[in-house]
Amino acid sequence: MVEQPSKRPRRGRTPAATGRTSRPRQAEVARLAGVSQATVSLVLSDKAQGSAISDETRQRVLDAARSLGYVPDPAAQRLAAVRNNLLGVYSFTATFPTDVEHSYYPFLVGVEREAAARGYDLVLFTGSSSGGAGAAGPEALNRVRLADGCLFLGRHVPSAELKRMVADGFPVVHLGRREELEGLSWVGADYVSASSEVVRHLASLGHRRIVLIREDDDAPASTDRQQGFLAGLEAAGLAGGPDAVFRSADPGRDVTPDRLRRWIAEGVTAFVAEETDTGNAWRAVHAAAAEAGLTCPGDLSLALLGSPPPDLAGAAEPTGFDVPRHQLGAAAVRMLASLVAGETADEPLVACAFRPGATTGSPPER
Amino acid sequence: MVEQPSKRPRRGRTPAATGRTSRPRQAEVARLAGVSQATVSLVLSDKAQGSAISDETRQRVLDAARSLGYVPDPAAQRLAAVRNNLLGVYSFTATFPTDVEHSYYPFLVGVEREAAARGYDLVLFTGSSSGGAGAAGPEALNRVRLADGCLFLGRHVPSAELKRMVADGFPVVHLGRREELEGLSWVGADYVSASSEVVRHLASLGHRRIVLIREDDDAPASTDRQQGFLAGLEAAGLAGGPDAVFRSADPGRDVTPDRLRRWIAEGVTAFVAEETDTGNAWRAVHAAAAEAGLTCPGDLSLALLGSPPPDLAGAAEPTGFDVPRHQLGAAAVRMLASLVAGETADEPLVACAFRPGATTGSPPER
DNA sequence: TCGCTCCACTAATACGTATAAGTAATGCGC
DNA sequence: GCGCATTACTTATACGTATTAGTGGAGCGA
Repeated sequence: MVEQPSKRPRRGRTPAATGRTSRPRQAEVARLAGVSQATVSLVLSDKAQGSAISDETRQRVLDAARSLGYVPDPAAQRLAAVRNNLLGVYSFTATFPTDVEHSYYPFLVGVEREAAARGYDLVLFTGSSSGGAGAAGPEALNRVRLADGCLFLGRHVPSAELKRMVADGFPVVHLGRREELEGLSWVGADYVSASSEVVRHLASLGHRRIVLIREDDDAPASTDRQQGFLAGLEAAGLAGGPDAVFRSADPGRDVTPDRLRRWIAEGVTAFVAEETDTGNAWRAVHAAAAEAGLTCPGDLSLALLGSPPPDLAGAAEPTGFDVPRHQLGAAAVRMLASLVAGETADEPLVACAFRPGATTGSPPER
Repeated sequence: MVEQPSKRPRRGRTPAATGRTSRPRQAEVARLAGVSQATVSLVLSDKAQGSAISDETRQRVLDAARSLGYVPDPAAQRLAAVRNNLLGVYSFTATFPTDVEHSYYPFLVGVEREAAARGYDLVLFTGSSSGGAGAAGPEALNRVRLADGCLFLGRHVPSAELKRMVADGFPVVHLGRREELEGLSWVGADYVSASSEVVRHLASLGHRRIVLIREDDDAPASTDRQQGFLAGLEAAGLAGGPDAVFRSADPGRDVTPDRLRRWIAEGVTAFVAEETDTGNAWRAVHAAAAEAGLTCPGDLSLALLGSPPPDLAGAAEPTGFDVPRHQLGAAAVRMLASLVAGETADEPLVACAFRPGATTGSPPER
């Protein structure tokens, strides 16, 4: 057989590109093994599906591939197969998570672990890059199509773009409840049940009047907690109503020791704070109680719908629940993998674990 | 013209894939605009290069593209053109930088800013994923080929793989000096000059005996500083030799107040600590001086070859230099962009800025 | 020995884009 | 009115892999 003319100095435009040896492709492996490129693909993709490849040939191909150091081109794989075993993770914070490190990182741990377990590699995209040529517009988001599917983190994910990807059939999973977007898959923590359970716990300790302290934010995570809180009150036969929820844009300013004493005078014996990025609600009740000279499990009970902010991590463990961030990340990957495989998504809610903690007890005798 | 049979329900293997509308490609845009696919590509890639496309046609194509919401497929772009305006960033720490957050993040800020300015988007790869199917081997690194080129961060970058990519002509830049690998491009801080300058400063203040405290690590960043330190001594006509460098695996244990007093008794008036991930060298001298009851600019001078660790950021500003991390990140991107464009790399060293600080002064009178 | 099924492959084609090469149509000098 | 650019495109092909649809035997029953 005559040596093929190897007609491919086409890329030889730029000086550097000229010399590109370029690594071997399947065609080279095939030549070395004396088979066709298709056979190489079949052997390497290891589709046991009616393989119909003799062991001897298979071995020859594998040896050839190894000796040439063949590695597949992920771009070509994606193009040809719509699959390259890469999962994208899109975070809308600039570059790497830093401020939000404490809230995002645990998710990513779960994401990575589960992805690895399922044989996927991760590719991370970031949402900034606004200013460049390829940036800003729809194109910025578009690069996630390099992967088989993509996970989205963060609150500021543009609906329009997501909708578009969903419509295109590109597998997408949002980490966090996101129901307003028809057809979008998501996984989230079951804040409703968990919050409700915290209230049940308080009620079982004998508390009759409980107040929820929350920030002025309408994120699903906040409204879910409030809903669960109110449901818990109702289930325990306690009074709900507007008085049961204290909403403030700046709890640190509004939840004063005075305000606390007033509540207590009104018969409130337990306070429940939501967890947010800032941890302000919890910090505020915590500080107000200390400042008012009230001891925690004795004079009043406190519960936290989530985990304390880092600066309060050293204090007594709050009664409440733990958001299973690792599991959430893992669940998101599982769901994404299902979508990529063409299966339908399953249960999106992950349960939070109740944390007894040390900040609740029976209400004081009056 | 008869409607093309649209022969592409090939992907319809998996249930989900069956319904993939898939977004429009250039072919669709072309049909709508009444031109060929090639024309669409020419218009959209906007190669002013002898474009030879009438304004009217151009506009028709652009309108068609917009109305269909066309966005290019990055995988296809890379495959066809070896360019997709994506730059990869490979970090060898698991998922997102966390421990190393303080040392890596500033680099990334510069990287991202410069990339955006040059019209590149970033794709981030992480080095873990060990355990999955597509992981571990050469293939894990291989996915960076989705991008036009890749930046590598971290000390544990496998040489073999890097060598391979360099040999293949894949544009690669290592962030940090890396000379042992022939042909590998890198950018790094000029620790040698900067360290030398710190010594010159001390010498000009009158110090005659200066000791460098360093950790037991042979990273280029460490050896560079030592080299600059020694060069600085020599330039100032001061004694170098083994006594001038104190090397310890655990400075916190070995640099005691006693040891410090001994040095001073021997005539040493200034100490220079290297900066490392841990900041241990600086923390050790700092603590030892305080414990020995020595006041800093008065009884002895201290200098730091870099920035203090976060926990000491509040103390008096150390004399020394600032590693221009943003600029390093930006320089790395510039170099990578050059390589991608087929140009040759330019100056890899970035100067560090001398920081006068408040921890050095004239040596005490004896 | 014909027809049939397996077996072990190969040929052909598709994925979506970029680009070199080619081709009408027009303009222009002479 | 001919050659020759130039303009404005189109055609054809390549990128590297996956996959479907063959294809040429071998084996086997009748």
